[in-house]
Amino acid sequence: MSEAPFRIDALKVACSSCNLRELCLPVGLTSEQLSALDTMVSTRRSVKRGEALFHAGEPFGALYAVRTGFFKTIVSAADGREQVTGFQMAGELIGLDGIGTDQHTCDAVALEDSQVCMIPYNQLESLSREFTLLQHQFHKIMSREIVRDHGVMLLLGSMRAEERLAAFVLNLTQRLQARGFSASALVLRMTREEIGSYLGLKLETVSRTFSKFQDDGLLEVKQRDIRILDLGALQRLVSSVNC
Amino acid sequence: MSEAPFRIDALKVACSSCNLRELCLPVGLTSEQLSALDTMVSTRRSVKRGEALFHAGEPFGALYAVRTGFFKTIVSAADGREQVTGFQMAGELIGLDGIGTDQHTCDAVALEDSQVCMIPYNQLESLSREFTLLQHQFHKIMSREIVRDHGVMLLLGSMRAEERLAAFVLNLTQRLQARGFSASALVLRMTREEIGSYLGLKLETVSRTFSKFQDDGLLEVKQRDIRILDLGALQRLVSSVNC
DNA sequence: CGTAGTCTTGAACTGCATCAACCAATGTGG
DNA sequence: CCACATTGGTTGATGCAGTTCAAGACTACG
Repeated sequence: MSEAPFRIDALKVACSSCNLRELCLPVGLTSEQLSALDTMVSTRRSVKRGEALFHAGEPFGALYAVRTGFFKTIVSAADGREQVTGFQMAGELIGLDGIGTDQHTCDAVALEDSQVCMIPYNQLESLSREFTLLQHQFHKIMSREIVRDHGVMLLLGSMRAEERLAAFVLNLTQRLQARGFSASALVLRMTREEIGSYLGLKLETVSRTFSKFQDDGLLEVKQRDIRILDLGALQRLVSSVNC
Repeated sequence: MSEAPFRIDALKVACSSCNLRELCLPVGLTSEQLSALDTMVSTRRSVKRGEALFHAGEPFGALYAVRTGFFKTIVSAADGREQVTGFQMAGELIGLDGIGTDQHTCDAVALEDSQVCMIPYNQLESLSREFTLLQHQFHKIMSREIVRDHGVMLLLGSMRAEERLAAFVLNLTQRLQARGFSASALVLRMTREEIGSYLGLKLETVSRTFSKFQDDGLLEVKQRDIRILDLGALQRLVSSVNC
């Protein structure tokens, strides 16, 4: 590929013809409203693996919808410690954290070569004053992010390593399944260290727990290729600790 | 007091004359916009200590702004484990989690006798289509909640017990200070167990860590009365682990 | 083909949980 | 107003889940 990171693609972007529109911001919009969205979401950006879409501290101006690829978001403490706060795949929005202070508060880094659609934020605000449905959908997306975060808090605050990893794998497969991928096999886009950071574990613990799941016949693990062998057992791990 | 829990107070509520308006939803609104808010936020509700403002699973219809008192929000896992996801004080909004699915996803429980202002959600949406500033302020509040949650993830995922508790105390005092209270003394509204749940620790660890802070001269701890003796040391604990 | 990044596995350590006893404060009923 | 119960908090002893340190294996990519 000859693309530079951050290249702004010339080709016309159109929510109205995007196969992700039922997973993304335009859910439920009329075709008239969709074409209004099309004029707003007019630029697409390519981000190479390892490159950042934005960094904490940079001025906030737009949200980004993942079109292809995979991202992580990380927050950093003053002393340099990092925490992965989420992984984003096609149809998911990145950058909501920036609205509150007009500055991004996390880094968003591509885990593989990716494309995002840029959604200029003040245009989104004015368009959502016109379209009730767009406004409501946007609010729902923010609310769901809050609910997701609360779920992660529950995970970090009160689950053991096996439960955390099982919950993680199940969450990934559910989201992949919603995008038409297999429910029983997946390829991890992130390292053990990134999984560990997200789950509040060290990479060795993640690795060991994967190995244990394999020994117990729950998963087949070959590096980043995961196959689910016993879905029920994984689900039981998540929803019932010691009973 | 002869109030029943959930009493809907007859007295007129008015954002325009509320001393919390610079901390709450109405930040930055013109007086004309404020009086429009007044008609929307027309009911106030009293919640007694230990009572829930709402429960997970109940239909979502309104947000609540804390007027007086103190709340916790908790999410529950299928197996009954609970996680405190936040503590809310005067001027803070409760219920944002319900927008995404039209159902509350957590319980909100008063930690002392409290009053909240009810903000009917569809009225908030329509009013924020009229008033750009209100719309933007609302978005900021949601975004800041997301950023706060990410901070808690960092805390839960990568801090040690002492750092967590120091961060917690500092956060509380900052918020209390913004409301005109002392920067160096506070009264905890929650039990050690609730603090522990929020911080991903057991109550004994919270208690022990308070005792250690007292032994080390950082805090004076008398049950729920806390006095900060060495602010700098607390801040150093939070922002630098081992350096 | 070699080097760097990633992953796995073992062995020893440790921070926090668990279990348990006790103490202090507050509330209740006789 | 006092005996008793209840709730919340402290502290000690012990155990263990997950970390840390370390070595080696696998994979990808120039």
